[in-house]
Amino acid sequence: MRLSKRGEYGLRAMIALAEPAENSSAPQMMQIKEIALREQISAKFLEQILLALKNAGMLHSKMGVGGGYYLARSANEITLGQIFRVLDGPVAPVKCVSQMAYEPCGCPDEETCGLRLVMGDVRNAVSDILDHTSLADVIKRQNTIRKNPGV
Amino acid sequence: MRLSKRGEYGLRAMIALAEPAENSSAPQMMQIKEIALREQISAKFLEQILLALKNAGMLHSKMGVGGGYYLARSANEITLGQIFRVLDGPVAPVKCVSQMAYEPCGCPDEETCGLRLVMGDVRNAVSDILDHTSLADVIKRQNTIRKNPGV
DNA sequence: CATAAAGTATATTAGTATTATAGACTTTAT
DNA sequence: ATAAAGTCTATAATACTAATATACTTTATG
Repeated sequence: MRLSKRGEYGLRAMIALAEPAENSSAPQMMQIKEIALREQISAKFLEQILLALKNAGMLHSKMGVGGGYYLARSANEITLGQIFRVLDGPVAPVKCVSQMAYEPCGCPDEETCGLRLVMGDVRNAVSDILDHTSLADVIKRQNTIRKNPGV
Repeated sequence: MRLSKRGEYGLRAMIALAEPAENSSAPQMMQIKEIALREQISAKFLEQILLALKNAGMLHSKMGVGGGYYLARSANEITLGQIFRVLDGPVAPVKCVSQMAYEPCGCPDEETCGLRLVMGDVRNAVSDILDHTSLADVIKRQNTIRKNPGV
């Protein structure tokens, strides 16, 4: 049930990009180096990750001097589930309960396979969380705790 | 968020061992070969898995002619969570929210790290399911569906 | 228009994990 | 004594992970 470094770094980067810029209300633009430094990630590795997120349509970028990455949609329209799936693949613990990558798992009767039923519950529980938590939700939650320490 | 083959096979085997024997009410004893054949698993691979479960105290065995494996406790005292952890390690997606294998993940402030908060929710959701589902529950659920097809 | 900053793209590598397979050993029923 | 069955450890093949390297493209700006 592990989140890969790739997934972890990608999620951290997206959260960083969702954090409101100091003075502007425009979408926050950040450079790879900037994010890598702040989150203590290898810049070269992060590069690949951001590129994957860009190719998946979740980030836009600007090339050349003064360029960088910024969210393709507003922070409350991007869920952690979307990001996770791009970087780490399906949420389902076994293929036979996957919505995005179903494959039979070879048990004689899938309908009554007890393991499959439970793993289906797990899949639903996890995707309930990830698909209903937007980047904006994450920022909100961080801020709530910062204002209310120790709760 | 994948369940390894090791974990999958182990869970399948434990469920098979929890299924009540035909005529006896004694704990079901089965041989490696028997389980491997029925679940379509490499017998040699299953051997290692069952041994690990035995060393973790979840199975007992009888050596020699007519030997085999049987559950060390009754089916309603063994949860999928226990089995999972023996074979696949901690349930937590990141170490910094693990109960059984905590390790800091290096973010500047763990208390207000948004990713950590969400991953904590995921961990809790998954362990809620796995730790509250016993082998007996799985059998029960299978039987319910078998008697009530299409529900 | 040359240059440097920044993203794009692909290949390669070192290490680790996964999924087995193999073989020798121990225990036990008959 | 023998064969059936679990025990134990090593090894192999493959895939995946995390990272690094290198060459290329775009763009702002002096």
